[in-house]
Amino acid sequence: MHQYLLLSGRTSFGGMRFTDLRRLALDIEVVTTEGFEFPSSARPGDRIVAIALADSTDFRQVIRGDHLDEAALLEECVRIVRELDPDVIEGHNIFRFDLEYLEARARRHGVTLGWGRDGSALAGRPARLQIAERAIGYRRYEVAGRHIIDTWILAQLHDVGVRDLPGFGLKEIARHLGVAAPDRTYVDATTIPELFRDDPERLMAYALDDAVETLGVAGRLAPPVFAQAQLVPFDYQATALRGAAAKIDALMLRESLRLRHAVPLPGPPAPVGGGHVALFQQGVARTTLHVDVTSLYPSLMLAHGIAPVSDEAGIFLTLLRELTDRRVTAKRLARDASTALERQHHGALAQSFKILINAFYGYLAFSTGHWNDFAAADRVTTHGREVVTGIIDRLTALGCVSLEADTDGVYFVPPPDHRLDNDDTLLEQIAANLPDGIRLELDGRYVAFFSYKLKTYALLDERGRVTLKGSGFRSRGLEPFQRRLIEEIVRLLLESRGKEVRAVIDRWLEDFARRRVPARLFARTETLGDTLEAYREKIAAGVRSPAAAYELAAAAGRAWQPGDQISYYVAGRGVNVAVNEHARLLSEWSAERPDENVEYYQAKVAEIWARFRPFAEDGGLRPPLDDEPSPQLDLF
DNA sequence: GCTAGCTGATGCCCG
DNA sequence: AACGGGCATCAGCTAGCG
Repeated sequence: MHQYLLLSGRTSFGGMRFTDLRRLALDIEVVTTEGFEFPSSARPGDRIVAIALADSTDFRQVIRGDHLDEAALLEECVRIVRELDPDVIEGHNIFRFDLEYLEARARRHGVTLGWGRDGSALAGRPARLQIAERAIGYRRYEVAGRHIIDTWILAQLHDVGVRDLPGFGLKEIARHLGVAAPDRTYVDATTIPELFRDDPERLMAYALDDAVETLGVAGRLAPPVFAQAQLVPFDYQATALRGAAAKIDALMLRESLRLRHAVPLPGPPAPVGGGHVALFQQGVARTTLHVDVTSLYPSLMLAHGIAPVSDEAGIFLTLLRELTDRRVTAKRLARDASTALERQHHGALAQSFKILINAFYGYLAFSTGHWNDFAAADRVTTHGREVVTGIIDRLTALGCVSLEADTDGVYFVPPPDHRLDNDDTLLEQIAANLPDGIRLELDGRYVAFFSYKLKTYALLDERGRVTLKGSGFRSRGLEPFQRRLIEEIVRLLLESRGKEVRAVIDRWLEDFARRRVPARLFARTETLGDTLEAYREKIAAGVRSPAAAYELAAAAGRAWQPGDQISYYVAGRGVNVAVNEHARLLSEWSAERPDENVEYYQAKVAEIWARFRPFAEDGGLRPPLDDEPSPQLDLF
């Protein structure tokens, strides 16, 4: 039996940092919950305890200090942790809020947060986490004998893979993953002080629902991490916080030491070529197939024996082969499992094997990896480009029309006489002269395909579902109304209804003119990647220009750290406003006095019309033009 | 003096 | 602290115009 401690609190202050803790207060409620359906790595029968923090900027006015002895509550918190003796402490955004908050309050009251199994104190230190292009600053907390897991960070890790989370707030994620607490209690953050005074039961119900949702989110996102902790020489918490290449390095290191081999120093970086990308046709294609090579880079490393030059013991390929075999086994065990618990366990294992396998190529070009080898990485991608260009040549020879290729796969239109039941034959013909160890898959069949630009396209499947790909279509850097408008247009194009696009454009222009578009649809949300100091230095050095998100964060006078998000919109008049001078926080927009810049947003609608107009007026395919004529913004 | 068009930096996404 | 490749946006600069 394991013990879980959940910290749950009001953390939705838009990434606000608490520079003035004196304005906050703390309330702790201990709730025991039992009988959840297999939450996170917990097993039925484990005991789960939630400590809910409630805070509000003017909380102290409500409680007048008399009713709340914060020092005693913090001591109580220590007592609870010791008594329950949890293995894992889970919470949403606890690294960036709850624990920082508790630490600060404990310091103020002279209380030691002796949460360790040996009685030692909770220890925090500044840390940075790089997840793909995201830099996240946080305070990393560790406590002896226990693992601290933050579902906010798990959500960031998850999103890099699928990029489908609506946001990173607990409630958004819980709803998205289908684990929202049923009939949950919602509370308007601004009414918390009154609620605490008038209806504390309701406030506690709200906090409990937060804890339940944290459990649900962890239940969906934590299992692959928990499974991975059993494979790599990192503990559970470190497994959640360290990158894939660091895990490969640790596996290599462990095996090398076991064999009593010396450990090499990392080699210097060198240029590595990328995957082959090509755009052959733009516009809308009907029946479209997608072939891709199964695990291209790992297969090439195994097929050609590509491994780090410094790996004299041959550990790299042995590990890769072993993980590949074990992934196959785990997938089979998951498929044949007799209980949901077993299926989830083997499924999570298979998933974590896959993540590790895919990281082997990246490891070769990992600058601090002891066995890195940039030349070997370059050989992998060189072979990869050869394989894909070979596939493209075969498609042409077979009378197919290639649309777009990217790294390990090609979208193409089959020959006119091709029929569905010939898919397998066609696949065999395409794969005819692939090297040994390289397997081709037909992994998609679509009713229509809209080829827009490289790495930017849309699919329509036989069930009428539209999938958008590419930053130009789905970037969070676009305003939500742009994404929505693009989605509407692309669907029309895929359904051969290009003539209706203009009406959609006109409707949005009209909606903006009449201020009928809700602020959340025209506000842009950006992630701050630099610290305030780094931003200021770059401006001073003239290497970057002012940007609205940073200017707003700085003007709000609040400290931020990389990874915080800002939502803003553009006010003022006219199309050519300087955005950073007319940006306002989304929270400042008021329905009574709407001040969004109608012309500015209408111009964005017009730009989208200019981008899609050629495709709306001509429904066919055409080769991409070398120099695109500049889109004319003239609407009428 | 004004602006279209270019350049570089940034944020985000594809595989 | 995996990689390279690519698209959209913004600010700042500049060539060419009136």
